[in-house]
Amino acid sequence: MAIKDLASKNKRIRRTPEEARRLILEAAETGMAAGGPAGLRLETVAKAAGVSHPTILHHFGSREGLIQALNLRTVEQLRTVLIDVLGSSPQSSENAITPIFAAYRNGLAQRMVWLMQSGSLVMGPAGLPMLDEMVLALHALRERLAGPGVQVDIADTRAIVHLTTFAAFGDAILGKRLRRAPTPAEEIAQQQSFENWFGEFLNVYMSRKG
Amino acid sequence: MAIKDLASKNKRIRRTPEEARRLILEAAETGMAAGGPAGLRLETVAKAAGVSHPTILHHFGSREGLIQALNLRTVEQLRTVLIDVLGSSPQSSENAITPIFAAYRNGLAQRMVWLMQSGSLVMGPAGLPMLDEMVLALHALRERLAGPGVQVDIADTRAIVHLTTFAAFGDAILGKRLRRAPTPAEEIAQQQSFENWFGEFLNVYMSRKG
DNA sequence: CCTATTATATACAATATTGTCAATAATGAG
DNA sequence: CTCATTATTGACAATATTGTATATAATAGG
Repeated sequence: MAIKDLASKNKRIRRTPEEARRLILEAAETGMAAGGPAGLRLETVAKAAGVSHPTILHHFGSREGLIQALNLRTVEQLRTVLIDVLGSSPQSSENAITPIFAAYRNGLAQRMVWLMQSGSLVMGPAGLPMLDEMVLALHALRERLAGPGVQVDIADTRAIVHLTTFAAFGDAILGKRLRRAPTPAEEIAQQQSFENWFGEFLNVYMSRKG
Repeated sequence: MAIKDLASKNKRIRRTPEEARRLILEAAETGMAAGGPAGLRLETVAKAAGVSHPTILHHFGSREGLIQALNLRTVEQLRTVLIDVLGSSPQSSENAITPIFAAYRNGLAQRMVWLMQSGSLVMGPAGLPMLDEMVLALHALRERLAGPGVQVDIADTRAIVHLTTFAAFGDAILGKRLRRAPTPAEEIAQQQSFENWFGEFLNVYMSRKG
């Protein structure tokens, strides 16, 4: 105990509340990989964040409060990603696909699963309305490309957005198991191959449907 | 306690091991809806199955054993569904879609998520090879439809199967949140609408690609 | 510098959860 | 019927987990 006294001689690090919350949320996000929200343990998260578990309770009130904060974070991330994709380069539908797949693969899909599993405490019955913006933006693009006087069905556009979401989401969750690539390099190659194929797929469809 | 003695006077029901396992697995499957594998509690499952929790441990060895048995069941269900779809009516790719969507929506997608969350203890690194059969079957169909001498790319067929899987899977997990239908009837209508759209989508693509 | 605020940590309480053990009762075989 | 087998269970043990209480130290404002 003498050693401990000398080594960690009461050196508390006092963070700002925002910083502490951020640290804890990030630790929870990565650490929740095994088990989802039901598998989240305060002690585990605390250790990963470098704090004690009562500190988590101090900042989030309860375990449930932490999970709700995580869900809010996920919804925000989804919104940010989508807005980012829309704002970057909506020249064609094809080159918008790669960043979408990348974002979902980068943990977003996994977090969306957790969000669904936690019950709709955050979103309420409202669902995921941020996709609506995407539908409207793509629809405007399609009408522009179709030229004046040509009618484009918005239900069709909505279906395309939904399918793209399902493709990116499903690929992120199931893709690796379906592909069974022998090497990481091969896995990446097959990922890109599927993305490109899907982009072409969309183009084939849209060029025929307008 | 006199009441209890009269009411439940030592009336144990002794099931066959198979029946007991089946009861427990079914209870676990439905009861796991909230939380996934990490949220599975022996006491909860036992109560739903109408047994005491040591009975579960007797039949499955441990909580982990129960989860593995559940995963095995999921893999079997997936295989059964796919074989069923293949064997029923592979006249065109379009009319095979409805039963696939129905199966995934019927809890299979949710169980696949749990399967992924439990780590690949059951499948090993092998992934989900049962989809390969589907690829081969659809490929044979496409070659038949394309007529003699026409080359059909099997990578293309594989991508179609993957996309269909992602569509059915994603729709089962996210569909309701994306649609936000006001009534259950409307929800079903929108489900079918999307399925039909996707079937047409596939046809538009395949009729151009062969 | 002095003080109020509060983020942090240790110790503890209360409960939940998995797993063990021994007793018991249902069933089938002889 | 008798008996061995074993599915079942209540009681218990051991640990895990969330949440509370209290003390303390870091920081900001005077």
